[in-house]
Amino acid sequence: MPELPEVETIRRGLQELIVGKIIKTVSSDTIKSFPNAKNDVNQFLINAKIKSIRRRAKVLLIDLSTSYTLVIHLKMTGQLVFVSNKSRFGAGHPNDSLVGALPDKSTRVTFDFTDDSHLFFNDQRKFGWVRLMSTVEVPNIDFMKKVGPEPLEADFTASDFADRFKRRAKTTIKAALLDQTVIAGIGNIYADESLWGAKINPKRLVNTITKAEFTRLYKEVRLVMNLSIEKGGSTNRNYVNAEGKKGSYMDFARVFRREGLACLRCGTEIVKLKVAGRGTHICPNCQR
DNA sequence: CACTTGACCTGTCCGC
DNA sequence: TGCGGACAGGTCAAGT
Repeated sequence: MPELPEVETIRRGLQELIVGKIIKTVSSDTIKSFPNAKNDVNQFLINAKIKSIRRRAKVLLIDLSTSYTLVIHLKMTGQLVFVSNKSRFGAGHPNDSLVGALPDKSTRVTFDFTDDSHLFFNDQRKFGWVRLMSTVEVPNIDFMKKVGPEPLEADFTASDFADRFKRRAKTTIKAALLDQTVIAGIGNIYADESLWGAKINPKRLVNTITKAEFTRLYKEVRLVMNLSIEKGGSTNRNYVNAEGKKGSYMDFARVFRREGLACLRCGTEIVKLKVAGRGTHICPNCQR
């Protein structure tokens, strides 16, 4: 899915685009995408005003005036695209757009606002979901209790970072980076990007990583994800922001999807392998 | 408990 | 211009 920088980019877009709007109707094409979208939740949705948009890890939280919250996970191919009352397209159409007229065949849930604008939850692979729950219950769900700290928070230090990995001592560093209970928000792109930056081989076991290496990795995770937020995220395939526009981090990627190209540090050819069941890109010379 | 693997879906790309 | 197989931003429930 969209990883932390992509979800954060969507959050910022929605903050500008839908806060203050009032929901008129909600519809969904499949029960899988919105499991509790039954008539009995309509009373908490219809006529609700959008209060605020939050993010925790890769999850978006849309708080409503009814003291209920829409909890949304985009997984691999989810999109949340706003369409104004003046257009059938995402607000950013046509520049840098991956979406055509909406709704389309991958639209799973549609939110119509009283001013005749819309928010579309599109999801080609149907892994993502929308759930409605009481706002006060959100911190009590399993995911919220288990998820690790936000890596970009100002008070999150290098030693906090290193400490989190003690729970996964005997797995590979790549698997541990992808584990949301260790650190929140890192996915396949930024795991590869930060391991390259820190010059660590993704197959190394956690208990062989030195303090100095953890410090380098901490800095790289923050550098790479902050840069990506600045660039509007990574459009590897489907990702678009709340206006339907692509992100440009892939133009700045140093190793991800660069197999066959020269390492930007040493010129060695970047290779692609499989680690923790995921496609993984490394410089075999820099990352031993 | 800690760790790994397959399943969930649809679409695209690559080799025959 | 077909057809099978591998693969794709992520988690989970099962296995060991």
